[in-house]
Amino acid sequence: MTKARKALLELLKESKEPVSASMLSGDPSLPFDQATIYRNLHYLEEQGFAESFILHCTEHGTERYYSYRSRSEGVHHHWFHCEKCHTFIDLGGCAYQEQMKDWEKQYGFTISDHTFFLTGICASCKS
Amino acid sequence: MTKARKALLELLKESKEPVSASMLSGDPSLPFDQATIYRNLHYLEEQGFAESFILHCTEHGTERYYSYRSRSEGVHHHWFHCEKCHTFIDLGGCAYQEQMKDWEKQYGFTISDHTFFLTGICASCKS
DNA sequence: ATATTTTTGCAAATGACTTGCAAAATAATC
DNA sequence: GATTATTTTGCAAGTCATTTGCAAAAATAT
Repeated sequence: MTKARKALLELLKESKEPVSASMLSGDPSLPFDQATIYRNLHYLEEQGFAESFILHCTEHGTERYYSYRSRSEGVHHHWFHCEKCHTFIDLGGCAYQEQMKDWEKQYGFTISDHTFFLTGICASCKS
Repeated sequence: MTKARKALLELLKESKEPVSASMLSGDPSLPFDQATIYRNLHYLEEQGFAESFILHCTEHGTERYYSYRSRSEGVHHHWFHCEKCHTFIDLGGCAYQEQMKDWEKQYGFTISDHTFFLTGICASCKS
């Protein structure tokens, strides 16, 4: 583990919400080149320490968001994203494992990954 | 409706799978500039004639995929994407409407959109 | 038919992400 | 612990999907 990787992983662990490379790149605790950030996000995901999804929001454009993945807890989380305040709300662990097994049987394919998230306006932005 | 829009909508209607701007741009029945393709895909989606999602696949990179949306049938479809042959398999209409209403109640947010798709290897690519 | 508004093509710009390469940091070996 | 071999980093330039300004062309309104 290099300094950059440790720092990145630490930050992902602490973060309550998925974060994008541009957010990480601007963080003072990560004084690394953007190439290093990108390369190590790939590395961490590849090693199973992180997971990601691509989300487009009007204000911030299209970016990949990363979050920490505990290697013991097998199930990842799904998120709601507020298009107004750009906050992510944790919807809890994925509850579609059964459904996906069913689909695999029904269609004969093998699922390697799935993407699911919601977008809209959060409670506080509505008022 | 301009020629470009008619042609685009026609192609989306006929297509059995979601298509990306680059695929459309290469189609001989759409002799239009890429800017026109992009602008009209936005237009069609805005008007409710099409819907889209962003998907990343190793071979083709990150692209937005569009499909026709019948304005009467309220429910959109979800897809499985084969990373080997780049085929999309229709999983049928979205069955998460209930679940989302529940989440809206539980968290107080208002969902304006949701993204769901699977990736993996299809049956024929496995053999 | 003519004036007004919208759309198109072209070319250049944007922005997230990637890559080549030499220097710096880690890890492996003696 | 010093030395060599391997991996990672910073920098700068490159990719690639998508967007945008602008003048000409097409569609719509009068």
